[in-house]
Amino acid sequence: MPQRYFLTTAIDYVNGRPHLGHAYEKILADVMVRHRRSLGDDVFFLTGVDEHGQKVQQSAQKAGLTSQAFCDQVSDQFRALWQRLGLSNDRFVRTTDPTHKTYVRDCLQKLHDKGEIYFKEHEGFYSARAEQFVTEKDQVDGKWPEIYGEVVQTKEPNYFFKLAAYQDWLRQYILDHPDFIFPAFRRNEVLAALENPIGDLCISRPKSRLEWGIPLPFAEDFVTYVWFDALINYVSFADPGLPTDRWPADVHLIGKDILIPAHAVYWPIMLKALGLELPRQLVVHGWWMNRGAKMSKSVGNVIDPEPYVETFGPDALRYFVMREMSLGQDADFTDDKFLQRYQSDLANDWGNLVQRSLSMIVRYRDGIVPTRPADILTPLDRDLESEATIVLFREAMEAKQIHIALQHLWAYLQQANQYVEQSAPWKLAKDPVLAPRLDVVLATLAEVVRRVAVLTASVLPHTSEKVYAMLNLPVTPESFRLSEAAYGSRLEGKPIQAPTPLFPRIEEEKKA
RNA sequence: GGGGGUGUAGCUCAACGGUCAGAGCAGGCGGCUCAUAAUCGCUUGGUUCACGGUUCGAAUCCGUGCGCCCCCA
Repeated sequence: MPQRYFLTTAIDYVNGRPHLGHAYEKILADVMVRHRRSLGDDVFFLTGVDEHGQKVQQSAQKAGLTSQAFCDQVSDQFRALWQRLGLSNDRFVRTTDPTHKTYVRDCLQKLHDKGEIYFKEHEGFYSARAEQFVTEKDQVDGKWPEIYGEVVQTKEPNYFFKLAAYQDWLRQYILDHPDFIFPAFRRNEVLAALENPIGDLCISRPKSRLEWGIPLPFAEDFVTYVWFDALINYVSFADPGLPTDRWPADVHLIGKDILIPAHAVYWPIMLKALGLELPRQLVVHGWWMNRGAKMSKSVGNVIDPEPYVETFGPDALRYFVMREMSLGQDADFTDDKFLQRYQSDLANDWGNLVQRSLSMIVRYRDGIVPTRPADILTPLDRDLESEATIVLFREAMEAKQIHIALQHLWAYLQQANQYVEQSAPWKLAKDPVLAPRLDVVLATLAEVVRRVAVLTASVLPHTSEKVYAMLNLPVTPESFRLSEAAYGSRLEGKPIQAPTPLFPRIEEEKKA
């Protein structure tokens, strides 16, 4: 009975080009869902873009485009990069999609009918940059912090969602569900935030000020607050009442910047008020630093993933961000570290193992994988059949310790490279009497290469497909099931292709 | 200002209060020639931020100070 697994990512605001932080989150999501697929689970992977709101409207005006045309353009940039990175998302949601817009309006009407929404004259300060109302409490030294940009005093009536009424319920829910927010220190931050009273949420903007949004069904001269609209993307096609029912999500993958209040306060309360189940877990990741400094548009140190993908290939970027970041923590991105991982881990340890193993099969056995009689195996050969790596890998993946999972795989790679040295096939090849021993070593290596291709497929999908092509094995949805990583004999007696380097050395001048 | 975290080799990080504080990478030496100048073996490198305390025994527990990070204000 396959287990259902529904994972969503944050939907990116289409106000600028995708950067490393966007890419990391989507790669992480892809690795998590590919792993679950490899366990045979019934997976659904949702990602997409957030397209409404004032900033998009302004950017579109600046670019001389209609809001929709601007969204189309930027959304395509995101989608193109995701495709290049090999994301296996089952759906790409756009908040300008008619289905989504209709569903949001239905939700609003439902909440309005239930009395969860009220109308009130509101006088206060509004930040266009943050797209929210702010109060004097948000000031620092009597001034508005930079993050709010220009703040103007406004007086206008708006619609409010009764958030505060659910505060006690929410706190209790989080206390009762220790795994709801991962990692645990983020959960503590949410609980701390709930110590103070939360206000109701202003969910409308008058059309006179902002047109680019979803009109309220019960007040067409207002559009919906962008966060309220955006959060609903997770369920707008997956509602239990729809044929495409997938709700609830098992994982909402988000960055630390949008945990409080959006995902840990607004969203659970919205769901509760709508009578929907809460997602099983919020998984909160950290940020990538550029040489130790926070990436920011104004500083101009935002890392563009494109050149790395261009020079080193999508799998190199996927590997780096998975290997170098401990999920939940921040991590540092530098060219040196990237080069290091590419050269040492990918090219030398893994790429070269494939290259040397398959080359020897071609050279010494005309490209036919020899047979490997069980009765003449040594402990050295047997050690490489071990399931221990699979178990350790799987445990680490389950604990969301992807960097640890990769360390286990690389320990196995090291063992394989040691095996080559200890067996010295090039010496065996010189003496015809030793031919049976050479057969065993080459057959073992072929199978080890295949096993590693299966185990690394979640992180390095393109590479695993290339390895399978070299081994003349077909790639099907079942090829990289974790169960396929067990030692077997399917390659024996079969021809393989002459290898080409998986991760070619990069010339100095080409370094990104 | 309140709360939380953290400080271990050049870098990234491990180490239930219990052998001599470990690993990967980088550095050094040597071997090998199947392989992408790859790989394999050996190896240099630490006042575990500082001071004090608890203990037979502290990187680990407690206190103080310093540094850095995060959340809140």
